[in-house]
Amino acid sequence: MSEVRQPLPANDRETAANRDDKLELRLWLRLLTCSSLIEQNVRGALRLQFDTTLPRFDLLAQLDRAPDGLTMSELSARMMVSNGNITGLADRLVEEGLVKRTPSQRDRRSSQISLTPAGKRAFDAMTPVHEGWIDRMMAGLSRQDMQQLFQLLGKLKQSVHQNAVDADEGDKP
Amino acid sequence: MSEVRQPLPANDRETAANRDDKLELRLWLRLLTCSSLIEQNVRGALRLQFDTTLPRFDLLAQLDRAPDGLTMSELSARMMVSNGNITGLADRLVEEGLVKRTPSQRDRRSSQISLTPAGKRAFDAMTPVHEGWIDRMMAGLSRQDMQQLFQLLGKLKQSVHQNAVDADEGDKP
DNA sequence: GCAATTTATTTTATACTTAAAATAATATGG
DNA sequence: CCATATTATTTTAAGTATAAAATAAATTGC
Repeated sequence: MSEVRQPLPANDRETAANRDDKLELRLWLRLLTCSSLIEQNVRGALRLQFDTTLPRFDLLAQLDRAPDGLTMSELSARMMVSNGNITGLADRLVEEGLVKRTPSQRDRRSSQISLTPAGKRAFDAMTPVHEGWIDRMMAGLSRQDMQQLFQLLGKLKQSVHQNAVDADEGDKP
Repeated sequence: MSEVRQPLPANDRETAANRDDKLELRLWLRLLTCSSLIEQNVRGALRLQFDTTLPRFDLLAQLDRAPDGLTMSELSARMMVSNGNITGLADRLVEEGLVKRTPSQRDRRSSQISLTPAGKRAFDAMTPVHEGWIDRMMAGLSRQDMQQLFQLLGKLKQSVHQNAVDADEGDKP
């Protein structure tokens, strides 16, 4: 009796939530599912192929796009993680020799973080492979799907920015 | 000179990446941005209003939808986190009295995790407020936008499932 | 039956993450 | 000038996360 592998109904967040829930909530759960799926795939692949982690790769990627380097705060903002988080991450990458700190001349509190040659080499080796993973995972979408999705996510992003409960709520007089 | 608060160009992952990058990559970065934005908002709001965390809320939500409870493995699959992660989370929630473990009769290795009355009460208090946050963040999307986005994300999810590099790669003879 | 495998969970070690407090340097208003 | 506020970063403590190894219980093939 030759077994045929079934696609399985995917036992994720959306399994339980459903019909009775509001569209907004289902949309959020599906968005989170997609994001987690891709993230975990990239994470696993980075570990297997390059013995590194997603946060490290992400930090290198940010620096690669900023020739003059970035401050800790800029990194924190772009990677959307806490300030203190960057401290530890940068420390580890400095230890590994992929990144260096250059104290700022004008402000002794801050420093520019930038790629070392070794860091640049490491990133250049990873990025085309990384791009291949992403392309592959999105292979089921047409060009038009991607454009539409991109545009709708842009709208969502703007909506979240405008309507979020972000810290300073009652600011107006 | 009265200052007018500018919307700011949003200094996130997409700031640096852009024009020259492939659509697939930009799409992934924007997806991650949206996901992180919403996640951090919910996380912050949960802490402020209910003094709890997103993983805890998520676990309670999973259990709320499963009247008979779930096993550790089921929770792990649905929440898309590692097996060992659930152990610690469940431990803490048991300590807090929101969740209980019921040893399985048929399989002494496993147990059903389910909400205690206190857990149910806590979740019921949180969920409508939580839903409000989500609704609010998506207020900038029309009904049609949401439906289209939901549908496209479904397509993406399927594509990732089919094309991911998930562990058992070379399986076919 | 029972050895070998699979499955469910926990444990361990390490890394990541956050919020909040601490430190330190810069900017600002009298 | 100098007290006050702001800004940049680090430190701390607790929680969240992973992979891999360890345990332990079921299942399977013979």
